[in-house]
Amino acid sequence: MKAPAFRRIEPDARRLALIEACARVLACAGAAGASVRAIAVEAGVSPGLVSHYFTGIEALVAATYEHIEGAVAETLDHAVEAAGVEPRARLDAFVTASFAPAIADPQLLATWIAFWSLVTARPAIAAQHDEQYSGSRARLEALLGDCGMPAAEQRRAAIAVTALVDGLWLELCLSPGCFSAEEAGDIARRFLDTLTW
Amino acid sequence: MKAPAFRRIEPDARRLALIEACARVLACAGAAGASVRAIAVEAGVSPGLVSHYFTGIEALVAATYEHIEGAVAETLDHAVEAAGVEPRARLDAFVTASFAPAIADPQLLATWIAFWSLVTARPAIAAQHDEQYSGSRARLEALLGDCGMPAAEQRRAAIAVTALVDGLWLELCLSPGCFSAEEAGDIARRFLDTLTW
DNA sequence: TTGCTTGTTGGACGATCGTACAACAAGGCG
DNA sequence: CGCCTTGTTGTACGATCGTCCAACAAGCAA
Repeated sequence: MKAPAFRRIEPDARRLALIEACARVLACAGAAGASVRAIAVEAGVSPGLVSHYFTGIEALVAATYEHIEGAVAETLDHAVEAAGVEPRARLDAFVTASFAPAIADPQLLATWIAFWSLVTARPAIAAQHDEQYSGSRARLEALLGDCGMPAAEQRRAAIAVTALVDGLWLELCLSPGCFSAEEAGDIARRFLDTLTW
Repeated sequence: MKAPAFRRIEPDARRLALIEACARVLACAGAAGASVRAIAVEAGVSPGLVSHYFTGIEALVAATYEHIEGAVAETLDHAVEAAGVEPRARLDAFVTASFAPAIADPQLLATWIAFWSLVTARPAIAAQHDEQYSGSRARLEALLGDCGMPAAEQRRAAIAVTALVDGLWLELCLSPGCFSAEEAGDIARRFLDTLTW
């Protein structure tokens, strides 16, 4: 009588486990250390399984980015919902939550960097980025529209707010000591004040 | 009578040649393709030379980032000088030049990504980033001060403008089809209008 | 011209990479 | 219980990685 050498689990669950393991490796070891073997060890499976579920490591990184991006979007949505029904409060909650510790996290940045490094060379990855960036802006446009911003101005405003928030988020991750998350939130919310509509 | 197998050149010149070769490889092959051998081929030297001039490939990437960042800063400075003496015109020139084709270039982004991927794991690289980011903000603070902005507000405003410009620059490189350089410039200059002082 | 300094070469080395594949066994089904 | 499907293993493979170092030769000095 011995313990089973491995457990068979549902393909979708295994896929998710590999994605989460990839995210952890990216967070701890960075893009350079995210090898098939390291991810397999982190997931507690053999290296061959990665090839079995993904075309290659690039596909796994892309899937990981998609998953993490979705989780971030969900976290932001929850923050917006928790802010109540007042449109401007919901918008403020969106930018404030963007700098919360769980999101403005240097370890999270590693996943973005690994993904960005593939955008230029891989058309399929570039298309995925376009789509996710577009979806992110669409959610922001909806929040702006709820605040009464005319539809004609929403696109440009969403681009601006996204850029400001992303820029602050990036520097907050890269140089955490330069300014605080509260300061980043203040800057972003103050920018929202200037978007008169 | 035969041609020399190689030429000896001044150490500083060779160092620069390796840095420029590294930049070209990063631009064309991305962070993943920037190997010692690829860079040596691009520079027309043997692989051993890279180790002779740099501690390792990370040090070469860091030196390349420093060099390119300096060149970008110089380009922006020239644009500011060319704008004349009127402070606000100089500030406008700064942000406008930030989205010029030579700077908002996906190939240039590859150098930034390669460098960013080292920031979290390497304290020395993180320190270098802090320093260069700080210098970049200082130049912007000077431009803002020339426009009459009180010193007490300059720091936060420089952080905001830098974040907005960097965020627009990043998305312009990653998704060139989403919005144009002109639009990015418009957004950034409009933001400068809102910084009342 | 000759000798010396040293920038440069180029291959060896071990480690690690991504991929592929034949063998194995877990677990449901008959 | 025993078979069968297939998720999973583990290794072998060739390529490529970064690093190292002894030998070479370019070019200045004498």
